[in-house]
Amino acid sequence: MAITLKEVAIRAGVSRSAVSRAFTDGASVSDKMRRKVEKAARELGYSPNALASSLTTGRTKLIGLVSNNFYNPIFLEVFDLFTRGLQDQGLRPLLVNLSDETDPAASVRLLRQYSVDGVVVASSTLPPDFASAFREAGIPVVHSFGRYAEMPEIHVVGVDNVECGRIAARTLLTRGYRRLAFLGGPETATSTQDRFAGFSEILTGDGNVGFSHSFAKAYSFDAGREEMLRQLKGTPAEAYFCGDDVLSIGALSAVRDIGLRVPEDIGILGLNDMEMARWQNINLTTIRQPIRQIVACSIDLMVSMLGAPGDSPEARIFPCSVIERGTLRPLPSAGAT
Amino acid sequence: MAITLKEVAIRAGVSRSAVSRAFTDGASVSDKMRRKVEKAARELGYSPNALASSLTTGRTKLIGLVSNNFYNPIFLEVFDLFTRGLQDQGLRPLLVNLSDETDPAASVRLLRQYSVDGVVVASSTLPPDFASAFREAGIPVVHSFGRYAEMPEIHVVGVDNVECGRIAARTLLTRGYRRLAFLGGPETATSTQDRFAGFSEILTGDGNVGFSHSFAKAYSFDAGREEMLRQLKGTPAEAYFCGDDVLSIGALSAVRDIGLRVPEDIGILGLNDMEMARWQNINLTTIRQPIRQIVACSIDLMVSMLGAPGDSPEARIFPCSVIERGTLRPLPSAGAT
DNA sequence: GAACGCGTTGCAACCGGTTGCAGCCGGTCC
DNA sequence: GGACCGGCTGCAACCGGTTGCAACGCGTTC
Repeated sequence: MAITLKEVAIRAGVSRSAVSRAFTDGASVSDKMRRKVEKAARELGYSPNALASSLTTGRTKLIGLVSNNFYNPIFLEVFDLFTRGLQDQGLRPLLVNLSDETDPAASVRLLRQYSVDGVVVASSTLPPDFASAFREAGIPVVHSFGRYAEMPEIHVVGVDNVECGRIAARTLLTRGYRRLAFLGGPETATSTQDRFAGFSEILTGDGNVGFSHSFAKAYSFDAGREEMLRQLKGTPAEAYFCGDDVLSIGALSAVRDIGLRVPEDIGILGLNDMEMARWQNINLTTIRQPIRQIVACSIDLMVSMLGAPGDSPEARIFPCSVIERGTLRPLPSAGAT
Repeated sequence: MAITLKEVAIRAGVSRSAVSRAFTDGASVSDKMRRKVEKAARELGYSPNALASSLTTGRTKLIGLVSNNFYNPIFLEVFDLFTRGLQDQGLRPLLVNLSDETDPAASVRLLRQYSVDGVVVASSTLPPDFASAFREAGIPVVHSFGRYAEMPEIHVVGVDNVECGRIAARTLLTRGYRRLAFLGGPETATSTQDRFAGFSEILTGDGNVGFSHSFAKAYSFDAGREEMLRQLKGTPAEAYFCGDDVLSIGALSAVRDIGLRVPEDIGILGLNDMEMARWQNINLTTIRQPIRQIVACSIDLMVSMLGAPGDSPEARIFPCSVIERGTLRPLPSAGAT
């Protein structure tokens, strides 16, 4: 069906090597030869078979893009940024959806069969050893949105979730809230654990504040709403730090449904700053993760690993910032006590 | 780095063909041989190179998944469904983001270089000839969310957008709205054109109703909001059929901002029934596209094309239904005139 | 005991490219 | 005129598998 190098060679009246070289830049070919080959190739509609060439060169330009976050709207942006960023580098994302697969070995096997040049694990909920499995298999790997560590085993790009927890706690305190709560995502996710650790670090030992915590079943609207409804049946806290925006929005809807006002009766602080957070009907105060930078940096690291493998793994951590909207009381004015 | 078939053959003390056959089911191999090979393979950690085998077999199990809708939240679900569905069939999605690329030829070339077995174009805004370009290149193709046609050139799966427009018009009429408007997405998208065609088909010639139309710049919150604000400066209609939920939500926020009530002052009808539509803070009445079925059917068609290429293209169209929520007046009770 | 048939195995060519090496060619220098 | 040089080009081997074909071993049949 498709035209091969051999047919181009015949048409141009040259050897197969000549054609091959005409299509690799930097190769030793005269201009005349290159023009001759290109003409024949154009006439036949030839384009080289990337997979065949990968056999000898050892590079496929295929990058495994592995994720299990297909329910979090923020990941639509993540996928957009990754696919475009990789394409700009001449790399092709082979998407792997891990939603119903938890065995790293299976993914490693799959991606090795396709000889991917590298793997990006884009997930805040997969355990760190998932990504490590690729490194052990000798595949360059970057874990985006992964857990921060001083001396990571693999490249990690993301935010320091412990610090996010601290920021959340401080933010709520400076607004004058005193009975606080952490409403996290699934307890098994490292991101949840870390955010909670930072949150409690700040609040523990402060006699003036009390805090509680609970975990929603998933990072979803329904899970957030359900957990908040449960809270409201008891004695709710004055303010909640939710593990994610979509949880926050679920919580928000529960609070309003029951006739309480946000932020007057209950404050809510999200995390991620996904697009919907700024929709006026939602208007969520939240902690922003710099997604663009995280993705761009992940791609940079991947590209540099492809060029020079074996550099020691590092953690690139980006700062988060509070985006002020309508679900927390304003800061008390400067003059007040 | 990776173990090859040859090494396994040496270790097992058999020929390379024997190893190859041990890994293809249906091949003529004795049980004894198969066990011997499998043992050696296990000890070495061998897994066959899918790309190398594709050279001779002509199948890569790679499917190009082409889209340009990386801003519409509904596509997160679409990607989830596609990636899982394809994986379940043993196929691997190679994701192509077309957001800043409009030349079909470039995509065709790219996907041919990677010898994909087939291509799924998942987009409601790409022109039909985009998908046709793949067929012309001899690549099996399915256009999901594409334009309905009696005799399509390629497989099309989706909804009949003209009929959606009719449903929208009838829905608004039965609620008693008389001055109607169509607030579409980009005018160049076939989905926009078709929905508008159906909408006006019903309303044209009815002396009791008037209708106007306008187009937002994109399928986005901001675009919907902006266009609705423009409308509100003039004399707004009583009810708007918006080209998409995310547009509707933008429009909704504009209406509320200006102090008008929905649905009392202005009614809004969306299209898609994306997840956020049912969030209580939004609660959008909308026309639902059966996404799951569309994706499942697309995959079915693809799989059957891979098995038996050359069957004539068909359009598989699924019905849409109105999801009743809070942004349209209720149906007048049966007894009323 | 020879002929036959069948299931299994290995040989070797091939898939579509890449690349080390040797040879060719034209030009330059002595 | 001969030696030398450097840029191009082609040959042939190779990347990691697959597969048509022929050969082999072994049990069955006459």
